[in-house]
Amino acid sequence: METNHKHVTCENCISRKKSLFSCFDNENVTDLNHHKSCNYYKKNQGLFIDGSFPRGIYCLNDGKVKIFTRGDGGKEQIIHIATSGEVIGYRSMFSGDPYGVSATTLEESNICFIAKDDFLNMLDVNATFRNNIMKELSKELGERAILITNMAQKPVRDRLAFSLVMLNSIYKDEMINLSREDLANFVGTATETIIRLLKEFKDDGLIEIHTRKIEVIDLKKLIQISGK
Amino acid sequence: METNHKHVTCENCISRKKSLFSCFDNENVTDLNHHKSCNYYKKNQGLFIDGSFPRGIYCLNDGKVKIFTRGDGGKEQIIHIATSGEVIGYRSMFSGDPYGVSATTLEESNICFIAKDDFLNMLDVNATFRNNIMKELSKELGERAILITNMAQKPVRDRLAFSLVMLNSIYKDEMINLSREDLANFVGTATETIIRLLKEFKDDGLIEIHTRKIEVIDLKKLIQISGK
DNA sequence: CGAGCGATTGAAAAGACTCAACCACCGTGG
DNA sequence: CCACGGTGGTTGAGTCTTTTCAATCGCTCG
Repeated sequence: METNHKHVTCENCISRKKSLFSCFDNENVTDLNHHKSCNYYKKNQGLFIDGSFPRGIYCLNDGKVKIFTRGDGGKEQIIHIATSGEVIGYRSMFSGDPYGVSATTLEESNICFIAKDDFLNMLDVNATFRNNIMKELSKELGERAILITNMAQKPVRDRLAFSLVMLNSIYKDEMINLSREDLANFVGTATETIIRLLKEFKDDGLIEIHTRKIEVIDLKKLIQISGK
Repeated sequence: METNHKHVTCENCISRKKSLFSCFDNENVTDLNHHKSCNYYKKNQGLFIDGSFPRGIYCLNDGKVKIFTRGDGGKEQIIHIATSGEVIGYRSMFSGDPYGVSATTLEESNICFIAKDDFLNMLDVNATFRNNIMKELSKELGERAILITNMAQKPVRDRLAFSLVMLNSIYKDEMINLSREDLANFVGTATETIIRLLKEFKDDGLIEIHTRKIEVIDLKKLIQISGK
């Protein structure tokens, strides 16, 4: 939690090993390190917003970032919550289009930046890296298909359970720490509904609520409710 | 409509020019033609199903194909409807995973098949082709983000309008021709709800209903209802 | 001509949303 | 150190959309 300003080198970066850059050899990593800059972000700070043009990619070394679109009324829909080791914003790098989503930190974070040209260059040169990227793109496509189905077919209660299961693995050893509003925007419902359902889950002994933080007690049951 | 058994060569294939293969030069196309087989599919015939392992990709020369997952109750959720020129099932080619979706024809179709190895080979050799694929993957990722948001935030009525607008461009000069059930599975609702809302739209002069087929009358108004 | 599937209708019930009010915590400034 | 203001969290009530279930209709195919 005590993150704060930190300067990371790619050579020592723990997050790198579980990232898209895991396939880089020593030489690649040194090169990568020369091309990246390292930045500290406060909580609720924007990385980029929908409609702007991408200038590079972001490597989340430490922290959490929400990726979201906005529906008609301006209501956020959180599509994904990124955590350590994830690379953010690389999709828009290929299309030439502006970002279709926005990214904002959920907590203080250390995030490295790699300029577009440098990134595309690495892609040209490194076939394994390319394959990793394509694999990742298609994996996310699959995840989004499931999400679409969930949103379309599952009632809010089930979606909340599903989201809690997902968040539980995103927050690993920590407790889930999201505002009710963000949680609502992740599940795709109203915050009042979230609050009521959380209470139900608490009464059923599935979770414990510590003011803002949520502790998962009965993961198995939650998975069962979430349906798959 | 009078499709039926047809043998297409890639050289003469009209669909090719608007497909992912549009960047192929003459030599590439000849090569492509040698590696593809051409098949006729009846209506409601499966191309592949969720969970099976991909053996190659499908080029939709003529016809329509629904791509769908199944929710918990087994209810289909149509993620996408492919039409002439679209390449189907190439995502699972990269991940090494089994298909995450199923594909079934909505009408009689002519579909070519290219084996996995041949496809991956083309990818290795042809950088422009590769870029096209990556661009396409990220484009679809963006579309799915919008779809997720729609499903999560828009009421059924708006989603139906949105779907009709989309279907109108998929069916181009023809009228929209889907069973009520397929339409419901596309919109993400019950078929009864679809029927009631279609009647509303008809009464409001937005569409005309010819038994099973739907004719769009007031596209502008539908777009307005669909919200974006 | 009959069977059967897809389309349609009606009525009742459930799930969510909205709106409005209230509470609780937290940091600020006096 | 305490009052103040504000944001985020919580609660209640009423409403509306959507679902569900059951029944009927109507077209198409054998």
